[in-house]
Amino acid sequence: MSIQQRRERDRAQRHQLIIDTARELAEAEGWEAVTTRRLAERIEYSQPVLYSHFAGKDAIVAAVAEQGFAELAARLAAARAAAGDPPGAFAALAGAYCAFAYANPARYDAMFTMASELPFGTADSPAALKAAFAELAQVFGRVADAAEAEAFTEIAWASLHGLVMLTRGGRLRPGLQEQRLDLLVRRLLRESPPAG
Amino acid sequence: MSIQQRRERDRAQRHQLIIDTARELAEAEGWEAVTTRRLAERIEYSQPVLYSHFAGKDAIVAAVAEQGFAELAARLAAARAAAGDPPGAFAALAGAYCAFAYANPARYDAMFTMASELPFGTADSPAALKAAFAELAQVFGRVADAAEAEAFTEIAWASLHGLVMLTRGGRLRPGLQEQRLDLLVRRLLRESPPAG
DNA sequence: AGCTGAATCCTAGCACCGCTAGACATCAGA
DNA sequence: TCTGATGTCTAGCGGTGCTAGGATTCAGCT
Repeated sequence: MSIQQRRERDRAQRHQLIIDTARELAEAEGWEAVTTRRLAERIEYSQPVLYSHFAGKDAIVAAVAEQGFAELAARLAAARAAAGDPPGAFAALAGAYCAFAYANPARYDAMFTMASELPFGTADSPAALKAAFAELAQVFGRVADAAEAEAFTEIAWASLHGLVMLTRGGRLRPGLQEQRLDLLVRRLLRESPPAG
Repeated sequence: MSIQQRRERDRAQRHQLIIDTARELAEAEGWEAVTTRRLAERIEYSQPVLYSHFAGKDAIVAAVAEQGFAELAARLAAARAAAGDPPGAFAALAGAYCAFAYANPARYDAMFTMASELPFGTADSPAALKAAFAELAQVFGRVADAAEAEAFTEIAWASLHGLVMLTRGGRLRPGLQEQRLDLLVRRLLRESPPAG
């Protein structure tokens, strides 16, 4: 019995090791460097071991994405806890969202660009996805009319996502991220520009 | 001399044929179906012919992207010509932008997701890129203060891009694209919700 | 018309990819 | 100590982007 438990524990550890190694390799050298051969070499096992844990490479990317959503949810929750009134919380979450995306580009790509078949908004969505979206909705819905709360959450999220993607793609003028984020937040909140 | 001209003309035609075939194949079966072998088969030449026209597959994708920007610029110009006052033109361009993205997803992916090394905002950017961005800036800059015109153009563009990407990725509730786009436009224009 | 040099094209193959069948080694339990 | 099951690895499949080198075609000259 204890032997069985030890085996399952070791297996779970190796499972997580694969996910962590894939994420680290992607973050260091980009996802194109994450091949099953290099990944197997890094974890010091052969390729078939990967397939005893995951159905394929896509499943490994999906696992990285799912844990990325969990991490994002945690960052958003922390930002919410530290924020004040609804507009301030909205700005804080927007900043935390962008900070996460810029700090973990490979993870963010796994979440949004690569894992396109992760079920979203359905009953069988991973809990981490629901948690991250719930964090956004909880704060974003508070700065919109109730009838528009869901739609506003979606467009605010989409705007942040687009800002992240175009910025990272070198499509926007460099060095002005903060100004753009500030302007976007003010427009979404329908605030007038600050005096002066 | 005339023979030389005919050869150059044939070569230019084949160059364009490669780009069109790649785009059509991607639009029909996705970019993962666009392999150099299938592409060569479609144009009825062998693979090395592709490399006599382009440095590699990435260059073919970049060519599709560049012509996509030219097409987008044309659509935006048409929308601008048909629009009225600045706010109306802003809404019209936003609609035209999304319509283009939804109608040509593979081309849009080539422009924004795959061709990440297309030079943007620099002197050696392809003319089509400058033209498309200029179309956006011309209309978007008119609904913002002069000091904010460039930043506003960027965040509006980014918001549209994010809306397109999340919608296409199945991340947002289906069937409500128009409501979301309308809400986004109103927020960016700092308009109040319509009465009733 | 027939030859020649150059331009063009294709065949075959490289290293790499994701993935897997089947041989091999290891280890818990009788 | 033996045995069966579990776990792992070696080797290989079909596919990818890309390219070297031989074969072919063709324009221009005698």
